[in-house]
Formats: sequence, structure tokens, C-alpha cells
Amino acid sequence: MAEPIYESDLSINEKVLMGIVRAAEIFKRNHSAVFRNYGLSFPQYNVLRVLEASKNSQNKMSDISRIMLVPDANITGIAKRLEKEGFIIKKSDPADERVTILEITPKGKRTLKNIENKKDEWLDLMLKNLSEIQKLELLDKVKRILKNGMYMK
Amino acid sequence: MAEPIYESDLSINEKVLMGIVRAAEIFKRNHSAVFRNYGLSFPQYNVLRVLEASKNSQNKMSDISRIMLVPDANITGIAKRLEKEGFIIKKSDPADERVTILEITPKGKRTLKNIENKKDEWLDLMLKNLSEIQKLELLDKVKRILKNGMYMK
DNA sequence: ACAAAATAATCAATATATTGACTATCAATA
DNA sequence: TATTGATAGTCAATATATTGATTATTTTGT
Repeated sequence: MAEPIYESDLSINEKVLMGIVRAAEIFKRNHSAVFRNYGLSFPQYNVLRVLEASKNSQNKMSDISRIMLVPDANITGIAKRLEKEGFIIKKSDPADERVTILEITPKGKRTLKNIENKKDEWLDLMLKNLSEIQKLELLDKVKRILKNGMYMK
Repeated sequence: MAEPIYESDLSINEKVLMGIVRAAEIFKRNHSAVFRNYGLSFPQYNVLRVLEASKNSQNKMSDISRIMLVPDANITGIAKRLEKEGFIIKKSDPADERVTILEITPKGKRTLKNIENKKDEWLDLMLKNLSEIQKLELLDKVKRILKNGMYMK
């Protein structure tokens, strides 16, 4: 074993949270590699998933940003590129002129469908040595951390 | 309860991994708010932490990128800004002309010291309702996911 | 009805991320 | 030793993230 050039000296709290950050980064990197073959980035894919799961396959930009936990300003550019490539369309809400509604197109839905199997294979690989119970335990803890962080303004 | 406009329809695998991504985002956002008061972004802070924990307070750029699990190209710009603000210095390795070594300056160390208490308070808040045992369980699972993802090329 | 506050989205400026191409240096080996 | 291959870092182009400012539209309060 070579002499270590870096000796982790973190508290348990820091280890947990930095571990989560690193796991998220690795996951995003791997998952993005799947989406890239279909012309989508990770956040672009997530916008499409939100729209697919939304009523009438459409949703307001502000709600999307709330669901994805990112500032409004981020969605503007992502939506612009998704629209340019024909994955979504943008329309304004007649009931409220401030609102812009995003709707996933047939091409967008088709693309999600094509991605589905390969994406699920990668999810399986990342969680391969966790039982269903362990996954639920993990999910519970992650949700608690999420809730703690949500109202820390 | 208002009618939901978004109905999550994800597999347990997807819920776990997307939960991790969201927890990481929230954590980074909260944590960044602390660092910003001291002129550091989240990745800048992490580079400083790595250097602080490295032998002689210095390390090669390529090793830093390996530790942080990010491509080399990312470190170039981060290091440039850290150097510009006097948090680190850059020097080349006499033994290998290809190598650039980063070293944290006294100002860099002082800044980390100033951040320490406030940072730890926020870590506590994010993990406040988890016991030490639960934290260790969580850390174990996160590490397994990390390992799964590391060798999926 | 009217002023003030809240909301939706965009924009500008800067930092970061990402891939791929590129330069320079070192290492392996035929 | 000459070629090849590996490694370290940078750069370019594009996508994304972030804060704050701005515009346009409701909503609220009085």
C-alpha cells in the first residue's frame, strides 16, 4: 500500500453528507452518459420526467422549479434548449399572463420510452447489493435529511 | 390539500437515487451560503479542504481531481480563481515538469478556521434527527452505492 | 379603486461542469 | 534510440448553476 497523500479527517456528519454529495455526483455522471446518447442532459431529462408525470403532460415553469428544487432562472435556459430540439413546447397560460406552461411533445415521450430500459439497468447496478428493506431504510433517512434542509433558510 | 399537479411515479430504485441527488443539492445550496460569506464557492471550499488534509498542505492537481471525483479540466478554473484570491499558490514539480502542485496559503487556512464553527452547526442541523448508529448505517449504504458507481465505466 | 406586495419569468454576469481536442512531458519497449 | 503510449494540465465550446436586478402581471390591503 502506497503512502497516503490525503488523509480524510472529517467528522461523521461531514462524512455522511460529503458521501451523499459524492454518490450523487457519480450517479449523475453515469446516468448522464445514458441520456447523452439521446441528446438529453441530466437536468433536461428530469424536466421531461416531471412533465411526463404531470397532468395533461404539462406544467408551469415555476412548479417545475419547485419540484426540482432549483431556482426559476435555471429552468429558463433548460426549457429553451428542450424547445429548440423539439422535446417540449412552450405556451402561455390564458388565465394568468405571467405563467409559461411547458408541455412534453410526442418526440419527448418517445425519447423517454427509448431511454427507459437502459436507465433502469443502470439504477439496478448502482443499488445491486442493497435489499428492498435496506433501500426503504435508506430512502427514509434521505427524506429526513431533505426535510431538514428544506426549511433552513 | 390541493389537487396534485405532479404525481411521482418512480421505482424504488429511482426514488432512492433521486432522493440522494436532491439531498445533495439542498445540502450544497445551504452549505454554499455559509462559504459565500468568506468568498468561497462549494467546489473551491472542497479543494481547500483536500489541501488542508494533505501532506505539507499541498497536492497535485491530478490527485485532487481524483479525490474529488471530477475531471481534470474542472480543477483548472477553480484553482485559477483560488490563486487569484490568494487562497492557494501554484508551483510546478521539479521532479516532473508536467505536474502542477497546489498549496494552501495561510490566508486559506485562516479562512477554513473561520468557517469551521458555522459549518459544523449547519451539518448538525441537517442530520439533527439521526442517531449516531443511523448515521453509520447511512454512511455504509452510501459508500456501497459509491463503490458500485465507481467502476461502471 | 389604488398603492403596495407578491408572483412568474427573464436577463446579465460570473462560476462551474462537460466533452473533446491539444500541448508538453515522461515512461515503456522494440 | 526512436516510436509509441501514457500522463498532466490547459483550452474551447457549450450547458448548467447562481445571485441579483428587471419586467410584467396578479393579489392584497386599505
